[in-house]
Amino acid sequence: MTNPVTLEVCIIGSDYILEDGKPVVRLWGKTSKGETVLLLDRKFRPYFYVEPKPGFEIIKALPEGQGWIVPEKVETVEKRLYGKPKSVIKFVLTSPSDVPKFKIGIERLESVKATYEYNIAYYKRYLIDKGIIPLNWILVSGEGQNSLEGGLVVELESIEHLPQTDYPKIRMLTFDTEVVEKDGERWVVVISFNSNYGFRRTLVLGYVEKKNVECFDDENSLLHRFIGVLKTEKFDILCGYNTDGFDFPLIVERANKYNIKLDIGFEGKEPVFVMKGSISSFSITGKIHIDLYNFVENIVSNTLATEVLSLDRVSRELVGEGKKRVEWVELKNSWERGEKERLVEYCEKDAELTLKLANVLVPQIFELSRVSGQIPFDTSRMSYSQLVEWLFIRKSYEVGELVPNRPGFEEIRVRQLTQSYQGGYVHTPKNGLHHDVALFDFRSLYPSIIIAHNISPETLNCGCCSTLEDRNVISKDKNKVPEETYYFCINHKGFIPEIIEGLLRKRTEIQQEIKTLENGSVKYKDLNNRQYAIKILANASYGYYGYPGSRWFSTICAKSITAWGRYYIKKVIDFAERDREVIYGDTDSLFVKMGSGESISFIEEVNKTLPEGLKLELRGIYKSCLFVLSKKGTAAKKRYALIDKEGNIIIRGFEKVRRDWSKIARDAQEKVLVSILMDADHKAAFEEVKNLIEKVGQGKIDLKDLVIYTQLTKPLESYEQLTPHVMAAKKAIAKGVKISEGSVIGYVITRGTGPLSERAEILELANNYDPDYYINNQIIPAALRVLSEFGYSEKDFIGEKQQSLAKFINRENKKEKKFLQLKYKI
DNA sequence: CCGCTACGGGG
DNA sequence: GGGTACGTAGCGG
Repeated sequence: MTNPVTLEVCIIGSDYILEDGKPVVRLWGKTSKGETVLLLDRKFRPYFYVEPKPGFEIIKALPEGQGWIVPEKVETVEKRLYGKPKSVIKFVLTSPSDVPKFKIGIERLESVKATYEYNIAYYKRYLIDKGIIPLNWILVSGEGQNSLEGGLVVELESIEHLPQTDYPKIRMLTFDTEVVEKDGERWVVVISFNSNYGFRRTLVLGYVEKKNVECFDDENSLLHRFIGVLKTEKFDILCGYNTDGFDFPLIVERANKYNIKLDIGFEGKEPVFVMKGSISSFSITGKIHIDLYNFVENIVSNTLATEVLSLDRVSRELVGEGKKRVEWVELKNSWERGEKERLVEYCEKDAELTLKLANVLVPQIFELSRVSGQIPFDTSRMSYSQLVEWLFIRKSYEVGELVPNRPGFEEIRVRQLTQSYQGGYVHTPKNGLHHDVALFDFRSLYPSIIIAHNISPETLNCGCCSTLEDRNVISKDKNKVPEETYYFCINHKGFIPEIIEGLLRKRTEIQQEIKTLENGSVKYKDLNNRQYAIKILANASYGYYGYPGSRWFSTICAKSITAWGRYYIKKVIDFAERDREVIYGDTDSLFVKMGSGESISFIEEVNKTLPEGLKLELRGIYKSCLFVLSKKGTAAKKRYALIDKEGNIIIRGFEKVRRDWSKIARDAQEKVLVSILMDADHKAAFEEVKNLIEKVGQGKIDLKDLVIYTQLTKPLESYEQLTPHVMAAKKAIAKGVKISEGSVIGYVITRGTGPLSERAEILELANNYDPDYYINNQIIPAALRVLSEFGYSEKDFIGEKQQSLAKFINRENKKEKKFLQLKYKI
């Protein structure tokens, strides 16, 4: 039974299926009441363009009888490429998979010069051509009917775009998985769910009495229940942290072991891993699976103070709350002792934190979906360059431009090898510690330059301005790139400046509206996310010119932008240096020694000297800041730490703290930074490290603070290099410990005279540690990353005697290597 | 100094 | 629609 229906729908997802060889576009949407709707469109067909060689007639179809494809329609259309008119032939085909086949076939014809837009995914093509923007509202009419799964299914007849910008009610489910290694296998032992609609549940392998906890005797039934929850819960979005990379691959592996069907998609469809760039993404039909880690890594990390992108650190920064500080070894031990509550609690906390993080990040993903025009599943996994690319592709369709092709592998290589141009200007930092420093930066420097100087591939050295040159040299000079001979058109606005200008204009409008709203209200947050999404895309478009994989690649555009950028920042630095000390400057920002009182008038004076659209802004006033020069000396690396008047510390550019450093070394480095910034005294920091070294020397350190974690990435036998973690694993196995492929080995370097690998023991088998190794190879290098700035070196930490001893041992180690090679290889 | 191997997130 | 991630560092040889 079908009925004519008309309803308002917000689109949140899209895909297609084949029915009798013909594609059916599916749009997954929500109504304003929060109901789920599935819209079907059977009328849309895939297509691509062919440009014939001049004077050649293109055949209308490929020869039959060779298994080739007959198009549904062939027509000549007038498009433009980089602004220049171009006649192309549009081939409309039946199935999306016909496009690549037909393209390869027709490219073999002598009459074909080029092909275009052959690799735009069918469902994306549909959204672009219909002007449908995810998370925006449309008024749809068609024939509706209720599906077996409860939602309304509508055969689309017409679409109208609606202006409202609010969100529908989205039911968000988050989960987290805990795994324990036993008998060389990884077992799923706890799974916890949380949601924004009241559902909370934790599944445990074993018995735990607690609210919302369900207990299972075996992993098989736990996994069955996990699938049951995903099938019965009516959620729209499923969120996790590193679920593409960890939870789902693991759950699939375990489900396969028990032959459990993961029929959690629409109509029982099993999920698949699809490649999105370099990300293998877990895709569930009819649902949006978002892995927040992908989004954090690709997009959010840029603006975070933390260098470590763990759920703990990221949520500390974004939601003001982190995990309970606990060592994994302890959790594992209590689990094995049968005290299951601790791991359950830990897992529940993770699912809860993931939800809190999702509440902050999913609206940002939604807004980026609106700007890029891509569905949230894809948007959440895109890099900056991909977001920009889709924005440009959408705009191309709107203005009748052909989308330039992706470069091939060879072309990318050539671009990588040949492209080299000067980047932003770096004003060499005055290293060391400084007090009372103001940080200024340009508001959207590169986007503003693109607009102000009309930088676009088709406006470069345009014909219209070169004829103008003869009559009006000054006009041309006005838009000549500093220190270059290029210039950009001043008569016609370029394709890309046009897009960026639209973005910045929209952003300014939103910011005006935000000013009228109450700080922290729902509307305020939404608009703030919107202006932020716009800013992200505007800022990323410069990089897209210089990205070797870009469809709109232009080294000249990229280097013209940086040339103007250097010109303006130098101008500001010169201005500041007339009567002040500039401590550091990089691309679009500068640190100047001054108090908060002076900063306002400084900005006013500077901005008077800048052209329209370019503005310097005050970012903050800092009590102290620490600059560290890189070892390489001349190249001033962007490594610094700041502390503001409230005592908040921002650390930038120091190496990511990795698990292949022991906890004691990681802690030492952080302590040094904090100590210097807080007390403004490097001596205190130095003494602290010295005390720590003494403690290590006395053997007073708990072994678990000394563990270094390294993963086995292949079968043990196939390692040619006998690295410490490989050796530790081999020895452990020889003693009967089960270690599976892919597991992370936590080892300690124990006392002795042989090489490291000889003395590495897994934590469980280690009963002492080598103080010299931890002092010389862990704590000192970590601390010196900072302290070398203040003139400290290795000598300051250890006496001459110990140094020579260390050197002696090192020599001895080298002698023993050959012996060891023989011993273990054969 | 080069080449191999690993890091990231998750547990 | 699909390709190779990527940029950096420690340590062995």
